[in-house]
This record gives sequence, C-alpha cells and structure tokens, in this order.
Amino acid sequence: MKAFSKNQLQRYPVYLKFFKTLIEEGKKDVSSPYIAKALGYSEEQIRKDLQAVSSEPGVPKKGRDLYRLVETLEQFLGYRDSTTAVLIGAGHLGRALLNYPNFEEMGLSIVAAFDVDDKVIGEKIGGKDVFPLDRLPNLLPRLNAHIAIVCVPGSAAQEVADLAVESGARALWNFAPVHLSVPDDVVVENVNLASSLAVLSHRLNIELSKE
Amino acid sequence: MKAFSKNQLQRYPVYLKFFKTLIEEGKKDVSSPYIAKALGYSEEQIRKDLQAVSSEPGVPKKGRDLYRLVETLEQFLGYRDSTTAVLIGAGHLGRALLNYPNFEEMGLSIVAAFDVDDKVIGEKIGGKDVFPLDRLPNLLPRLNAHIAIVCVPGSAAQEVADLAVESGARALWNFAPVHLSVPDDVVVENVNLASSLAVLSHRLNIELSKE
DNA sequence: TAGATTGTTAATCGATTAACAATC
DNA sequence: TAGATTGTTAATCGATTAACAATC
Repeated sequence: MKAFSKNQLQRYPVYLKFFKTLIEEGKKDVSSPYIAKALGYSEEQIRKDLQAVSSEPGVPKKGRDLYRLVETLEQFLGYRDSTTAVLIGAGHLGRALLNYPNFEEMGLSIVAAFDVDDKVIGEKIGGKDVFPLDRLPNLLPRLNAHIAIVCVPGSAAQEVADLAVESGARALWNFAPVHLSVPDDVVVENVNLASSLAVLSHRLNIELSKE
Repeated sequence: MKAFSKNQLQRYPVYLKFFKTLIEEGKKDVSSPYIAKALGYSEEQIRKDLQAVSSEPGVPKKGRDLYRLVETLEQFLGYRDSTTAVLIGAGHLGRALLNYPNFEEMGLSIVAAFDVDDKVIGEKIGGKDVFPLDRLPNLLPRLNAHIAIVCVPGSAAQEVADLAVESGARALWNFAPVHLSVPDDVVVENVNLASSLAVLSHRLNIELSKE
C-alpha cells in the first residue's frame, strides 16, 4: 500500500466536503483552478492529489466529474466500509465525541464507551453504553474494535493507552495532551488542542505585531 | 517576529507538558537524548527546537535546566499573558470546550458563548453566558476578544466566520469540517477531525495489511 | 482552431538528519 | 582526562512549485 504524506491525507476530507457542497449546488464537474481559488491550495498540488487517488484522468478544459470524485474519495478514505472503535473517558470531550453525528458517515462506528467513574458507568451517552474500564480487555476483542479513542486526562492517558494496547487495540486516537509510548505496530494519531492553539497564537501575534 | 514552522510550533506544547511531568518527578535537568527517547523525536531536532527559543545555551554533558525551560516555553507560547476569546456554537463540542479546564493555563480565556438556539441562549455553560449570535458584533469588540472559536455545523460555518470577522475577530479557531475563506490578515487554524481520522485510518490500514 | 486545463518532468524550497568539532 | 552532550555546518530528503508539452 502506497504511503501518503500526512499533509496530503489531511487534504482529502477537505476536498470531499467541498465536492459534496458543489454537488448540492447542482454542479457536475470541477477543475483544479476552481478548487484552488475556493480552498486556497495551489492548482498543481490539487492535480497531484487527485491524480494520486483517481483511476481515470481528468479532462482538459473541463476538469473532473464530481460524482466520480466523491465516490473515489469516499472509497479511498474508507467511508464506505465501517471501522469499529471504542471510546475511553466519558468526560466533557468524550461525551461530545459520543454525540458527534458525523463519524458514522466517515465510516467510524463507536460501539461502546468506558470510564472509571461510577457516576457515569451504566449511563447511555449518544446511544452507547458506558462500561467500567476494567471490562475493556474482555470487551474490546469481542466488539472487534481496532481503534481506541483516548479522552482521559493527560495524567491517566499512558496507563489507558497501555491497557488498550494489551487488550488488542491497533490504533489510538489520542485527545489527551501528552505523548503516548506504544509498540511500533500500533498507530497513534494525536488531536492536541494545545499544539493547535500554539500555531494559532503564534500567527495571531505575528498579525497583531504588524500594526 | 521570526516565523516558526507549523510542525515546530506544534512540538513546543508537547515538550512543555513533558518537562512539567519531569519536574513533578523531581528532575532538575534534561538532555536531548533523554527527550528523544521519551517523545520519539530526533536528538538534533530537539536541540534545534530548544535553541530556537532559549536565550542561554545548554550545558554539555548535562543538558538544560528544567525550570528555565518551562519558563521559556510558557513565555514563548504566551501562557503567561492571557488572550481573550469567544466561542460560537454551544452544541456538544462547544459545551465540551467551554468546560475544558486547561485553556486558562494556556493563557486562553473564553469569556462568552454565542448561539442561535433559544433553548441554550441565557444558559451558563462552564461559567460562561450564552448570548444570541446577533449580539456578537456588539459584544466582541467590547470584550476585547481577538479570537473566535467556531463550533457550529459546517453548513453555518462560513456565515459565522464572516460575522466574526466583520465584528473584529483577528483569528478563528475552526472546529467545523469545512474550509473558511477570510481576509489575508485574519488567521485561521483548523481542528478538523475528519482530516485527523483520515491519517489514522490510512496508517491503520497499512498496519493491518502487513499481517 | 484557440484556449483552458490537463499530466509530466524539472527546479525550488524547507525541514530533517547526519557529521563533527567544541566544551563542560 | 575521558566521555557525554552540546551547537554548527553540510548533506539528504521530501514536499511543493514552476515550466511546458499534450489534449479535449
């Protein structure tokens, strides 16, 4: 399987969303200059990106067929076949993710939640049961879940990550603001708000210092 | 002001968190090989990163002083002087962010929330009042907020972004899964879960295909 | 046909990594 | 002193951009 760069992979969902909007507006085709203007990427980059996943070439003077693009991208991103995940840590953020309606259409199915707090164990959040964390080793394999979504505080994250890996998780989607150490064959993707805010703040300061 | 690359900026909060943990464990100094082993970055990169923000050099055979590093990084990241933000869209995710306890220590102070839903307007979430969205143009300047946190559905995001920019916002922290078009002098930083999931899924598929 | 857009190949750019002398 | 770690300078690598011929 060809490896795509992180930046490139991150652009595909943005394309997909944009193409769906264009279809809703009644458009049939789209060209790279048009996309470039709307999304702020360069034409060349867009062509490279779409070439990398499309089986058919684009048409000079016209561009690409939107329906085919959407189909191609949904296929490529795995939206057409569902992956199963569990979520660990039903705090504010965990709850928000359990209630996030868009995951299903992205092919991500969160089937259960886990927590250590007796007050939330047994609850149903976003339609999913909250189990005690110590049942993870037993349930994760039975649910056939490959992904564990880590939404616990930073202080507990490594411990939870270890438990998830022991239980058979092959990928961790980490929302805790710490680095997780895992075996080489386990995938970790971080959503680090502190990192994102650092980028925002730095750029904002540059803008403000221009005045 | 020197511009740092996005990747580099994103690493600093990870360093900072790690250094704080080390201090809690009673450590006084830290060397780049030690950091490299714990966080999975290369020694050289770590040295470059820390050199770029430190006023004093590291000490051969010893490394750098942890207290000074924490102070330097907090200063650099703006944790020491608070920035004001408003949040737009008090849905599940918006609520989670309003309740997120770590923003204050990062120097981000969310002072108000806005929504269009009469059912949440007037509520207090995480200690912040929820105002009707149409009061944004009036309140944003009075609150002296530079940052607007966009937590509305994708379909409403561009409209909300336009309103925030008109009202005087200089930076948008965008949690909606769409591209926002804004004037050149307005900063946008995206937290796109679809993009993050795309990276995760792709890497997971590579791992699973190795078996 | 003319012109816009395509895909390909080469050039540029920037970030990361490697090599190594300096130093506590 | 010896050895670990530093900072600097050069090499590598990969991604983005530019140039341009091909084509509908």
